[in-house]
Amino acid sequence: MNKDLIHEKLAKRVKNKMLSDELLFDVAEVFKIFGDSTRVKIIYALKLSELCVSDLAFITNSSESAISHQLRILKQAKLVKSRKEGKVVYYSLKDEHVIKLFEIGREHVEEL
Amino acid sequence: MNKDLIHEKLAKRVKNKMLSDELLFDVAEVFKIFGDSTRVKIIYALKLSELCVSDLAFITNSSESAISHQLRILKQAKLVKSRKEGKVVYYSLKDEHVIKLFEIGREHVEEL
DNA sequence: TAAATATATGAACAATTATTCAAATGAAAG
DNA sequence: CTTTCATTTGAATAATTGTTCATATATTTA
Repeated sequence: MNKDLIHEKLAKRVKNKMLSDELLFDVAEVFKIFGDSTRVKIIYALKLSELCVSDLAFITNSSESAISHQLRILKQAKLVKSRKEGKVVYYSLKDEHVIKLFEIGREHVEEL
Repeated sequence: MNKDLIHEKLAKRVKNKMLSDELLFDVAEVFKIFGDSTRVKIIYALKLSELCVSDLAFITNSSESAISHQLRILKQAKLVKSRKEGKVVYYSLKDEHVIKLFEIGREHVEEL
């Protein structure tokens, strides 16, 4: 426990330059979406092709229910979009940004 | 539940092109680190300056214990490094990659 | 050596979350 | 219209995780 600030001027200066709690919270929220391996698998598969729920279940070795739950999360986060064709729902990535985020994460891992 | 694969050829082709489970798991692990607002705050603060634990506690409005726990996680993930000077431990970002990851996440949030 | 200080650590607790299972939709086909 | 099929949904469960609190460690100072 500290009685006083150790580097008062520096710490206050940095505190003033901080981004808003709200923005930093939102940034964390986006990363949280990518922070699950099932979702990462889905994202990478959709990077390769538009796919339906049962395709994704097969590709990721998960149940269709699990995939459907995760797809809902990805859709709410605006990372994927879907279109319906009869009984089948096709999912794809919303935009290039999703791929960019994935690739930067991948680079980081591969460079260690 | 599906008896058979709906798009057998496509699904098998995509499955063959998938990255290894291990790599995708590791990618998720990195994003998981960024998926907490306290850690994101720490990372952004350290982007501005090298700081000690109590500075970070002040800047992020958290307890020193909480910050210390999070710094351990960040250090294990090789996202931050530290140096000791007397009683004080100074933390800083490990490399530019950490900043890049943060910035891409920030861009994504700000573009919505 | 004892007191003070900065940080670290471990256990406990609460909260969040991913999966499973069972059941419900919604659409096509028989 | 009944059955089949693809997907969705909700509740339950198990596992993970961030914070707190108390205590420990390490370093400096009195």
